[in-house]
Amino acid sequence: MSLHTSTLRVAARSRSTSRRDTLLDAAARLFRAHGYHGTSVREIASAISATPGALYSHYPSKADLLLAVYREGVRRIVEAVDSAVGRDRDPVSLLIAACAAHLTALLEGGDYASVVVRVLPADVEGAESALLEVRRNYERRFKRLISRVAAPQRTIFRLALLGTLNAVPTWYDPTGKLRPREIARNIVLLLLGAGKSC
Amino acid sequence: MSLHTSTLRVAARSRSTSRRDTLLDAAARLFRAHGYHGTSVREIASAISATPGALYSHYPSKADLLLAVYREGVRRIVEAVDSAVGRDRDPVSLLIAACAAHLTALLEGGDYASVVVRVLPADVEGAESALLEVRRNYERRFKRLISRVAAPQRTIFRLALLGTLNAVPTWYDPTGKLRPREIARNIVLLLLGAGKSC
DNA sequence: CTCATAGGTAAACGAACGTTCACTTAGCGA
DNA sequence: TCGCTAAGTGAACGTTCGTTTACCTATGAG
Repeated sequence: MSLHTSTLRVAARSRSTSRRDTLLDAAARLFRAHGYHGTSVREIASAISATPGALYSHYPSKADLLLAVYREGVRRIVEAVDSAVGRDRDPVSLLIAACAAHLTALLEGGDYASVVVRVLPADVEGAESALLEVRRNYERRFKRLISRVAAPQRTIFRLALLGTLNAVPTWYDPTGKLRPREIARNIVLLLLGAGKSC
Repeated sequence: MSLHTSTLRVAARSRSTSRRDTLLDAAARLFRAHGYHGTSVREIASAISATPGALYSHYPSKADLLLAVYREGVRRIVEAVDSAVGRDRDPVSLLIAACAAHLTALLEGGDYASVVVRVLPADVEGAESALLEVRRNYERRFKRLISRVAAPQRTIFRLALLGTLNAVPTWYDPTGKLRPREIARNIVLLLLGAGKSC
């Protein structure tokens, strides 16, 4: 997340959260709530009691700010998925664990992860290709996991899986009975054709 | 589509497409390509070689214009689904036919249908609830169709089905081997747990 | 003590936004 | 022919947009 000030001073700044992180937090929250075009730099600035110009001390443009949020969102999802995926279980359990982690990150992982599914790359004029590349890097993980299970038509399986998982935030009810892990499990089993067993 | 000029003159205007329809077509195309906030009224106006003011002779606001496009999009999807659903087939075939029609409308039905999945109701400030209501009316059809098939966990099944279908436009390749009808069929069978049979 | 610098303010930039206004034009019914 | 009306123009409204600019201020290193 840091490593943005390009050159030296790697280990500097440790006490408390930096101002840049506060800015990034506010941007994530607003981008999630109102989308990219629906959020102005003045809103973001005033959310941290700063002026619009202060934003440009940290990021060269609004698009770059969103890109930073997006990268951090993907990084957190990857982190959650990687830590949920052990080494020695059977492929189906691995896939379920990965999907559960992915979904949990989307539903309860805060604003950063949500921005990744809320903001369409095509909406960000200057950074579309950068955003797409970040997203593709992540999807490769699922390609690997799926290649080890006996799924019919792996390509459509993977796309349907991610499409379904990413659509969950649009109908998820936090007060309902189903927890994210159960939803993920049900979706994987449904897609795998083992739906009768649940 | 017409029936907008509130009172009389129902059967007037028949020759050629009206100017309002041209406007609606252009709006649908641009809203689909760039989203709601990404499209300005000046773009829409200049797309039909008119001035921004001309737009307000037909619709009281930009949000109302989008609402009209959205309604027409849902109407076309409904039309496609209804005409594909016969009366006397078995429930699974009916559901597959409906999904195939839905997906075909999204992928090849032009701009109106695409706007329905491209534009989030929350993005349109004045018309959010109206858009949600239009969408809900449509989803009730699928509720009925699904209630007649032996699907496990019908609610999650329906949401997963629509979520997966609506996500297809993000990865569909028109030059690929899979046609919309086959994709829809595969998705339904996968979700129904009959994946092995294809 | 100096002083360079990161971080920030205050104000403004030009452009674009959705919308409104006064006015003109075309066409049709009486 | 007259007058009404829908449709559209051209220009401007006030606001907000993302961004830039000139200036300030605290702080830590030499």
